[in-house]
Amino acid sequence: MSSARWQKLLSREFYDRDPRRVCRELLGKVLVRKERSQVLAARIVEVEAYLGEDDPAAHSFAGRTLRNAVLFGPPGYAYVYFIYGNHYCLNVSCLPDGVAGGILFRALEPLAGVEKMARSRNVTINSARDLRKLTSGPGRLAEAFCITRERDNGKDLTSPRADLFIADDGYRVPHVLTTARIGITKAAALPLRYLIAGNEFVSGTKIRNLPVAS
DNA sequence: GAGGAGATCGTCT
DNA sequence: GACGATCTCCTCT
Repeated sequence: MSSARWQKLLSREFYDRDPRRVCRELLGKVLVRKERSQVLAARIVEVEAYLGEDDPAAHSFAGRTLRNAVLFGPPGYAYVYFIYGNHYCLNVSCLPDGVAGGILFRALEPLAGVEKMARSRNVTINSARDLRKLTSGPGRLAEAFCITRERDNGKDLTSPRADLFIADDGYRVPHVLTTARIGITKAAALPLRYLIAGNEFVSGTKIRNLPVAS
């Protein structure tokens, strides 16, 4: 598959807004990793909004530290953190420089470079279920895209020179669903998780994917 | 298929 | 020293 269709990058202004708004519009866009001759691409099907210093569940809630500095910086930059001793998670910063806010990537639908993703994840693809395991979950998608803090934290996702970026291929999302965020204990009831309704690559169980009142 | 527990280590207090 | 925006394996139903 040609990578020409993923050349239209999202601008810095796209991210310079409320994370809830950016979340809705980020669904359906394409995360792209370019390596020498290889292109990895996957559609964004599930994200979560973290609102900054007013959101108890956000890393930025306790204020700026060395670790979360990217969240307080300009919009459109990758914030990558390591968690549970095993996993990296990818976020993108939102809102203007000096105001904290970000979006966690929770699940993707693979479009190109599936074999490479499977090698990175150390899995073999024998069924649709195996394919789903590639990128459905924050830790899984980071591993599939070889995303690490050392390599990608602080990277400008709006730069044409970046090897990691987000593109718009014109895909229109049929229906967006909103649910509570996953894996957190503080402010857990807020409907800040956004997903493409009915998409097979969304993470979590059926119960988790039921909409909540907003 | 659902639920529970362990692994494992960076970050913050 | 405690905790965590997770994943996988194992057991039970």
